[in-house]
Amino acid sequence: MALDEDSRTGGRAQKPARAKKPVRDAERTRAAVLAAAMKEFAESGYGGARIDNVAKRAGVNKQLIYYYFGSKEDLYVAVLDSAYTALRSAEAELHLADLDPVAGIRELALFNWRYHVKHPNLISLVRTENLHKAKYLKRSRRLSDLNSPLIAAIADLLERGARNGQFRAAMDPVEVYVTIAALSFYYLANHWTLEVNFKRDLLAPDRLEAWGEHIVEVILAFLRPPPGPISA
Amino acid sequence: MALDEDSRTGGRAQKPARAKKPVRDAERTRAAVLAAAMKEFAESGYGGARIDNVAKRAGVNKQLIYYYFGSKEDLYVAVLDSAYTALRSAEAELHLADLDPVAGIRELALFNWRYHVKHPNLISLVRTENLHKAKYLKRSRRLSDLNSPLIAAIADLLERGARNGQFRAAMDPVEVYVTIAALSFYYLANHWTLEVNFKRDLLAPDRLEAWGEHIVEVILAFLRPPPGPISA
Amino acid sequence: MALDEDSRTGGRAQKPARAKKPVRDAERTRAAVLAAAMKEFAESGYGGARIDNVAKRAGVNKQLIYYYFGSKEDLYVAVLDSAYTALRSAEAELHLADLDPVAGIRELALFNWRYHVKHPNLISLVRTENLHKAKYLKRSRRLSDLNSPLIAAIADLLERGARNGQFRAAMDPVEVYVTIAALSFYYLANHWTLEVNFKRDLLAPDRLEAWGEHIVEVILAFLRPPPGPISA
Amino acid sequence: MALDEDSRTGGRAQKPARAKKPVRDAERTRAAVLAAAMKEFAESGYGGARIDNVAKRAGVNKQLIYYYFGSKEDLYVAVLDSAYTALRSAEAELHLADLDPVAGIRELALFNWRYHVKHPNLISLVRTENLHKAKYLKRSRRLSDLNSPLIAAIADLLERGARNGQFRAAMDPVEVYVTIAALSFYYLANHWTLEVNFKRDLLAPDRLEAWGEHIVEVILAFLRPPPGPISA
DNA sequence: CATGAATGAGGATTCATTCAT
DNA sequence: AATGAATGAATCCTCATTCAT
Repeated sequence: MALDEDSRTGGRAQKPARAKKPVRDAERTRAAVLAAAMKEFAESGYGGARIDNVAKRAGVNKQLIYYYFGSKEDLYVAVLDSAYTALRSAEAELHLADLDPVAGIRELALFNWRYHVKHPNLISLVRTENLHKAKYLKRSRRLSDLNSPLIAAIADLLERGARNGQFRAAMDPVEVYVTIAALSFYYLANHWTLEVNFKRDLLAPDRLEAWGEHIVEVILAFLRPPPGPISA
Repeated sequence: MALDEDSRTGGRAQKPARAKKPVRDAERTRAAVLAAAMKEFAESGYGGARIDNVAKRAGVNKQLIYYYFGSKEDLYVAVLDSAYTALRSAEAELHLADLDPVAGIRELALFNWRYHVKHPNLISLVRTENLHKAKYLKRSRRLSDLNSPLIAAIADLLERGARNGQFRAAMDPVEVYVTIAALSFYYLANHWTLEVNFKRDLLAPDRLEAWGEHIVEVILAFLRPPPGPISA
Repeated sequence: MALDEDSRTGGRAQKPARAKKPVRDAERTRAAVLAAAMKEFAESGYGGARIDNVAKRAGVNKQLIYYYFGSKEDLYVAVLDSAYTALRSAEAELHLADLDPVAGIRELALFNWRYHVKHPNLISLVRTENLHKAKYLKRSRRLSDLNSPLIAAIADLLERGARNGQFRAAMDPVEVYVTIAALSFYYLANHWTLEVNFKRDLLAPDRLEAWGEHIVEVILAFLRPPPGPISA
Repeated sequence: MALDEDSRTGGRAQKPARAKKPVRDAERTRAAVLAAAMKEFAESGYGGARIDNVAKRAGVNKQLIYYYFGSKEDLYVAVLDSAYTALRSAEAELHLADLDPVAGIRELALFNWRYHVKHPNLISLVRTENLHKAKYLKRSRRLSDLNSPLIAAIADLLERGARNGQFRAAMDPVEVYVTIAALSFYYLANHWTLEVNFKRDLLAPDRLEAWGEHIVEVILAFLRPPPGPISA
């Protein structure tokens, strides 16, 4: 399900004719189209994406896309679905329940950060979805409960942390998750304008590493029980 | 080939609102177009924005837009410019230098949050700019130093805070600013998908209020000198 | 934003003439577009030509023109190319080498004249090209040597004529060709203004015939060795 | 009436403000517009000419052009009129009646050639007019008889030449004129494509000089009474 | 006399989508 | 399964021309 990876069907062209020989493998073709579409939508947004480009990227005929996906919109929804499913699957692998609360939060934050770093296309899709008020996402899924397990796992961490005195009491798991995600997402999603404004190469490897640690620090500082009153 | 006689003068409508009669006031018309364009670009992104819609929104003839701004791109850049200039101007009014460090950070964070809440269009523009890798922003400005004063002010707060023991030492002002902005921006920019995923009305007035306080809490917790070693 | 359902298949019309039904024969369609474009460009010049008109004339959808030719400019270049190629091909059929010098020049002049008479579109294209300083022609071809064979053939005629005393010595073949072409081209290209100025129907069949003979007479008189000194 | 000359009203701008100060001289402004229009129409053809460009070239407000000339078409007709009038006026100065027939023809041919060399805009206008089937020229004038004097003068030359044995008998003066004009016009009007095709700089000063002599030679060779039968 | 503001009617080009094989 | 041919509906932008001062 690694849609972010390029998978140019790369024909070897036995015949001197049409360099890119038809694959005649439904599953592979479908996957190629989906991967190509993810890139195109991520790079250009929904409106800016071109079916023609998707076809070129996937090395298939434009009409095939309609054959497999029906319409641009359906294709986009399929891409969105696939991206979110991939994220949730990866999150499910975290096994936060086995970890000490502080270690769990650190694991969660670093995972979230690294996943964003590795999947810039997801960031773009989320950006695009929000421009469109999530209308395609709504249409896409009853992903109702896709998030629940993660939130439940965080809630468990927070509760355990509160019990053993590592964390403040009664923290909202969604608030915690959003805080972590905000720090990951914003940095990567808006690094272009940030770089223009602050003249700093935000994507330098050590900067990326450092920001991951920064996120951990921030969220743990926030969760840590206050020594006394916060007073300004 | 010869365009003979056409002279729709249109209605009169003196009301300041949806006037249909030509204004013959360059400055006001220009401003109306700019405002309309900001809305359109914010709602639809660059590619999705329609010059026709801008014209309708501004209550002017479509060609006037070309008369004043030259092209869709130039119009967009003008909008971008205006939005950033407004933000920087507002920031310049903050007078952080007069405040106690903790109060200053709180002021800064709340201002940033409230400004984002009040100017959703800016959020959309930033989103759009980053989809386009900030190419228009680059073209737009020598905003070289537009940011410097703010960063300098934050640096001053951090230094004073470090000196009087309220803050940790040697914090990076840009990092602090980005942290605050991330928490503001992400919550508002992505509330659509967050709401689908977490089934919560993030824009309810009390939730907005609460998130502002949350930002303040997070950033102050982060800046507060650690009682002992941070890592668990 | 979503274009749903539209599928005008149009009529059927088997007649070879104004068929409205899609041809589904790339080569034929391309040729039809090219022919229609030649007419349109010839009648209206480059700027005055309308892609819409070309589509109507060719009986195809406007966008097919872009599908096949890419842009108005490319279409124009294709037309230009095709017209010049046709001319040079026809000239290549002349076999001047087999003719007596005087007969050869006569053949050449009459051919040039008749070709211009039969291909008024070529005249218009040349006119248009020169309005544009031949910029499209330059882009069009390495026609480097397309002209050489003709000039060589004329040089051969002139040389043989000089040797056998029919012609003056050392005449420039390009000068001879230009002289002939000038007499053909000008008469036909500018007959509209000439007719207004001189009130004469220059295109009457016998007038056309007569002017062809006139061209032959003029060029032969010019080539004939002078009885004595030329000067008056 | 030297419309070919540039006459930028060239303000000297006493005020720091609008560099180009209004002229407030109806006649001069009108002439400036006419001159500018001639250049614009000559360079771009009728359809390609832009009223905006004419305004810029003339250094006047666009609306003034409408004030003075009414419409693009009327402006074009005025330009055409002016160009033809200038030509006919110059021709009227020739006084061919005072010259020996051979000298007269030489004078006529050289004059025609040099006038074309000096007034490339006229060439362009004639080209444009013929693209439009002389429709504007027709509308322009009862120039019915503007040509008559010249044709009469040529007829006189031919007759005198025939009588004194310098020329063949019964030559058609219009045919003679068209022959001369063809050799002048074609060379200059189509030098762009000729240069691409024949790789020769046709506008080099000595080439221009030589072609003038060539025209004289050709027309005199044609008019000279044949020593015996023409045919070889 | 002179000008800036404003407009309607195109015109080239793009794009998602369907047809026919 | 796969593809080239074909199309209607926009969309940006240009241009001659008019309005109001």
